[in-house]
Amino acid sequence: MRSDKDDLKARARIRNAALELFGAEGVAGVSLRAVATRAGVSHALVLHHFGSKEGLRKECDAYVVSLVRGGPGVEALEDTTGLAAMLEAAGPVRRYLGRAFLDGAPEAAALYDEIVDATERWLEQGVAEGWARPGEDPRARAAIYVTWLLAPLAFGEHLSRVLGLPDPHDLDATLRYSRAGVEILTRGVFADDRVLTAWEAVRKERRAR
Amino acid sequence: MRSDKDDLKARARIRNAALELFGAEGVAGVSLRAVATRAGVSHALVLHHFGSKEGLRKECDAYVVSLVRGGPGVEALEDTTGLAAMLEAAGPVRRYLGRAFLDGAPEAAALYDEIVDATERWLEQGVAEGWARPGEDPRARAAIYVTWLLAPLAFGEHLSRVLGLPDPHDLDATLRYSRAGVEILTRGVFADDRVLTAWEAVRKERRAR
DNA sequence: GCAATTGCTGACCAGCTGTACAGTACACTG
DNA sequence: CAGTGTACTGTACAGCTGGTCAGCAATTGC
Repeated sequence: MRSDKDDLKARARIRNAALELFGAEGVAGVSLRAVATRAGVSHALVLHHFGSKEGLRKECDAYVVSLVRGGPGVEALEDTTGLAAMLEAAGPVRRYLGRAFLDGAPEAAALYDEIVDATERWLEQGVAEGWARPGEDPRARAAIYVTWLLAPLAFGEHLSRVLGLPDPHDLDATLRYSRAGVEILTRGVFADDRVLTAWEAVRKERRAR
Repeated sequence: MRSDKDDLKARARIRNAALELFGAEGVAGVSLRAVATRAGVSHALVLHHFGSKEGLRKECDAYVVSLVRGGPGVEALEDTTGLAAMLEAAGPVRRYLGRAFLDGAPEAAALYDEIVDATERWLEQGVAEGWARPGEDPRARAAIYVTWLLAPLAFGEHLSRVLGLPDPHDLDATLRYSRAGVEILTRGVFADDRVLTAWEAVRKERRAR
């Protein structure tokens, strides 16, 4: 080894560099050489450790997913705090996660399913205990709930720009918009049923056809 | 020209092919040759019409943005129906839009800002007219509202998979989860203020530090 | 000691990339 | 008719891509 500990093992450095670059530019837009340069190693070493670019991508997927899963423990997915912790995850990981969902990485898909399942159970329990309102379609509601909580992963940049906040991955930014989100989830936005009624009308019209 | 109208002018065919492929694989992951092949032309023609790959991308951006803007007219952005129409836009365009937001295309950013502005005014009006509840932070609420409505663009694939629906871009899929969304926006999810209170506690704790 | 393993590199390769360009076919205009 | 412009093609090219490989240096195991 070079120095006493060399900051981080090269393998981890490569993985982190890949995480940042893949998150920022997309997997296809980043060359192995770019990853290697950022990690301060030769591009051959990347192949040596991960076998192929696809191998590197899979490792990144697995790592990010394990971060989310392993962070506060499995049962943490059962409450809001766990999901909130996930949203507070470090910047590059957020970007990467958002992209992984969009690119349809199988690991990400499995994670999404898992979160929806947990959320559905959690909301069901909430209905039983009285702190959550009953919904017409619990499965769809859980899916929407999860999608909405995940949305800042994909749109965080725009969210913070619109709010005039400097750093999209800043905790303050997250706090400000999550407040608005929690407010909606608690009180709703619409004061009466007119939009719901309008939606029913659309459904009815569509069924008639 | 070849036949009477040749289906579509080559230029439009190329743009459509690019839209599909870019949306599916990302701009960096698609070669000009792939676009040309799908459009049934030589790759040199792509350059002839668009000058460069970047030129093609910009044309795609502009086209999609104009679709969204021009569809139901400017004032349509003022109501939910307009946004709903946007979500019903054709499949490839949806994928492309989602990716454009994630990639931070300037055209997409401007569109996002525009929608948030319109939504903020619209909600303000709603509060005045009594059909929308007042919110603590109207700007943040408008931003979150827009982000949530846009979220299915990025997560539509997962949404429909989780709901067991075959086609992510199917109108039926959209209808099912939008119903759940409207329900949340009308009645909320949480029956009491405990999550809101928990959020306040987090803010207080953070301010203390 | 010495052999095996591991981390790591530079040189090399075939293939694909975006782009340039000369040239063809065809429609106009004069 | 020549002349001009436009849609379109095939070929060519420099540069970068992911991946291979032989080999160096340090560590490990015996």
